[in-house]
Amino acid sequence: MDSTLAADIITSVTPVTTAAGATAGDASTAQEKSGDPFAALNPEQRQAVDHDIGKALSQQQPLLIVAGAGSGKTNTLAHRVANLILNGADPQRILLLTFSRRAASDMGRRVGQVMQRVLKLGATAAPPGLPWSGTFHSIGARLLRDYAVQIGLEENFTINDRGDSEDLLGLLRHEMALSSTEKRFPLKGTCLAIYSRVVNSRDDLSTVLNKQFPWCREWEKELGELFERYVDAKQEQHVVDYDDLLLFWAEMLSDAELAQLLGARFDYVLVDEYQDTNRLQADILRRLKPDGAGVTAVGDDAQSIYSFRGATVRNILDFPQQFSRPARLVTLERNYRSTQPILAASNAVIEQAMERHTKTLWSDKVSSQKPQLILIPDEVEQARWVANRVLEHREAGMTLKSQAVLFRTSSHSAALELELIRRNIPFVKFGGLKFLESTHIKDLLALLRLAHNPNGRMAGFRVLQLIPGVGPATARKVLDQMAIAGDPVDALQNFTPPANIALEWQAFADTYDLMRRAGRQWPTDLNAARDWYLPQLEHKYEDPVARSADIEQLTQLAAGYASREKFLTEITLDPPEASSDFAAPPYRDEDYLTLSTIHSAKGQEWRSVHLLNAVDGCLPSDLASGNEAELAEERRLLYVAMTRAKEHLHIITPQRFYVTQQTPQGDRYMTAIRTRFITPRMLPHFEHSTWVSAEQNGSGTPVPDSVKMLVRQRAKNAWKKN
DNA sequence: TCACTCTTCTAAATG
DNA sequence: AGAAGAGTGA
Repeated sequence: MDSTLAADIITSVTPVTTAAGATAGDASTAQEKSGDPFAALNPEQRQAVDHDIGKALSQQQPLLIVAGAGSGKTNTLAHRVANLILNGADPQRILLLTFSRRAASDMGRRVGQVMQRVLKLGATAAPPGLPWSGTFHSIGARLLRDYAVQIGLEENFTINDRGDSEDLLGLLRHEMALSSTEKRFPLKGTCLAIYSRVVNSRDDLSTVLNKQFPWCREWEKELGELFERYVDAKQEQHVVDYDDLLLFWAEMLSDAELAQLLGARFDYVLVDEYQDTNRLQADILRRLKPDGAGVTAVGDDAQSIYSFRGATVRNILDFPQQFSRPARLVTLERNYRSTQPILAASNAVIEQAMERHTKTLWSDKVSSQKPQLILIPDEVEQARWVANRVLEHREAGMTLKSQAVLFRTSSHSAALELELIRRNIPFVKFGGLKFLESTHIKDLLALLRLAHNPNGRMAGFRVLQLIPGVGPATARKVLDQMAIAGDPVDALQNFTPPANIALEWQAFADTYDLMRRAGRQWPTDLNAARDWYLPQLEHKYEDPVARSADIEQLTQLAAGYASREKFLTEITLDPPEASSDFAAPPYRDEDYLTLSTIHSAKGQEWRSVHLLNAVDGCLPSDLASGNEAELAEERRLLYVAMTRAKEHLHIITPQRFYVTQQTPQGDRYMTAIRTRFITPRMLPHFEHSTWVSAEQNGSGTPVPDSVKMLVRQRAKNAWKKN
C-alpha cells in the first residue's frame, strides 16, 4: 500500500488551531484534552471508524454501519475515510459511492475538515482530494469512457437522459405498429419504466410484469421484442441510457480479467445510502470486491425510499452475507439532530413498519415543544400559514436557510410558491421539474449531442424538426443519409431540401458544419448552437423572452466545463436542481428558504421543517396505495420528512382540496383526511392546533389550542353523567 | 408531407 | 393540465 501521501501531509503539519466546525459534541476541546483525534465520537461511531484499521488489507472484514436518522452517519463515514488515509491508504485508490452529487461533494468537504482537524493542518493547507467519489452512475460513466474500446463501445458515445430514452422507445413502438393496436399498448414512459425495472432488479421480464406491472402482462411478447430492438438501436446510435451505465459496468466485471483489473484499482470501496441501492448495484459491489475486503456500506433501512427505481431493502438486510467473508455490523442509534419529542413522534410512526433492523433512536436534546399537527381549511390557507410561520421563525433569529418546507410531490408546493413570490420571500426549490426537462433546454442539448455523436438519432430527430418546414418524414430521410455517408457534415450540406426552406436549411447546415469543424474549441461550438437556436425560439414559443434567458443561463453554465463531452455527461447525470425562474444567481448567496420534495431532502437537516399536505391521497400518494410494500415506503417517506427537523416540526393537514380534474358528477372540492400513518394512538405525541381562515373569523389569527380544548371539553361534559 | 385542431387518456418520487 | 394519437386542409 502506498503511504507516501499521508507522510507528505504529516510533514506539513502546523500547530494551528482548527477552523473546522465540530459536528457532534465539542470535538476540538475533547480532542485537545485527551490528545485523541477521535475522542468526540461515541463508542459505536468509534468502532465503525476503527474497524480493522491497521490490519493487512486482505485480512479486513466488510463492514456494515446501520445508522439511524441524524446519528452522524456522514460524519462517521468521513472520519473512517480520514482514518484510512491517516493509516496509509492512498486517496486515489478509495472509491466512494454516494447517492447524489451533492452528497459526494459534501463528503469530500467533511473528510477534508476531519483531516484538517486531526492533523491540525493550517486552514490553507489543502486536504487530500478524493478523485473517485461520486454516484454509481457518474463513476460508471467514467469507467466506461476509460474502457470503452475494450468493451466495444464507441469512444464518442453520448448518454441519453430519460426523455431521450422514452422518445427512442416511443419511436420504435411506433415502428412496430404498437401505437395503434386495438387495446392500448403501454405508453413510452411505462415501457421505459418496465425496461429499467428489469435491468435494475435483475429479474426477468415476466416476473417484473407480474409483480410491478400486472396490467401490462398481456403485452409480454411485444415488450420483449421492443426491448430487443431498443438495445440494438442504442448500439447503432452509439448511445447509452442511465441503466446502461450500471449494466455495462456490471457486465464488464463478469469478465474475470477485467474484474481483476478494476478491483485492483481500488483498495477501499465505501457506499453511502446503501438502503437505496438496487440488485444491479449490489452485484457491481460484489464483483468488484468478492471477498468484501475494504468494503464499507452505510445505510438505514428505515429510510429506504427509492424502491420505484428498483432499490430493495433486501440489499441492506442481506449485506452481512453478501461476500465470501461475513460482514461486521455496527449500529448507530444515538441521534444528534432532533429533540426528544420530535424523535418520539418519528419513532411512533416507523414502529408500524414490519421488516427492519430494529433500532430506536434516542437523543438527550430535551425540549418542551412537541411537533405540531395543524388543521387548516385548504391549500391557500396552508400557504399563508406557512409563510407566516416562516417569517415568525426568522423574527426569532432563525435564518431562512435553516428552514425548509417539504412535500411528497413537486406540484404540492404550487400555492406556496405563489404566496412566497407575492410576499417577496426568497426561496429555492429542489426536486420536481428539472431545468433540463423544459423543451427549449432539451432542444439545445440535443444539438450539442448531435454534434458530438452524429449517430444519435433521437437528438437528430429532435433537432432537425426545429427547422421550419421539416417534419418527421424529412428528418428521417436526412438521418438515413447521414448514417450512410462518410462524413455527416457533407451529408447535411448535400441534402436537397424542399425549395421553400432552402434558406433555413442552409443556415442549419452551416451551423452544424461549424460545430463539428476540426480544431474548434469549446465553447465556440456552443455559441454557434445558441446563435442558431435563439431565432427559432421566437416563432416556436409564446414566451421567447423567458426561454432565451434560460438559454443564456445554460450557455454561461456550459462555458465553465472543460469540454463538450464533460459538459454533456455532467449535465445529464447531475442536472441543476432548481429551475431558473426561482433560482436566479443573485439569490444563491442570499438567505433563502428551501422548498424540497421529501426525496430530495434526503440526508439534509433544518432547524425548522414544515410538511405540507399530510393527508391521505398526498401522503400516502393515492398512486402508491396499491399494495403493502408501496404503503410501507410511503410511511418511510413520512419518517424521513419528520426526522429532518432539529427543533421545530410542523405537519399541516388541509381539509379541502380544489380538484382540477372533474369527475362526471364530482364536486369542485374534495374533503381530505389526516394521513393514515399518524394514527389516533400517536396523537399524544403532537401538539394540536386549528387555523380558522381569515374569511371566517375576520382577523386570520389562529385560535389558541387551549381555547379550543376548553370548548370541546365543555361540549363533551354536557353529555357526561357523573 | 407538414401544421394545425380535436378527442381521449393519464397523472410521482430520480440518476 | 398536458401528452399522444387521430383527423383534416394546404
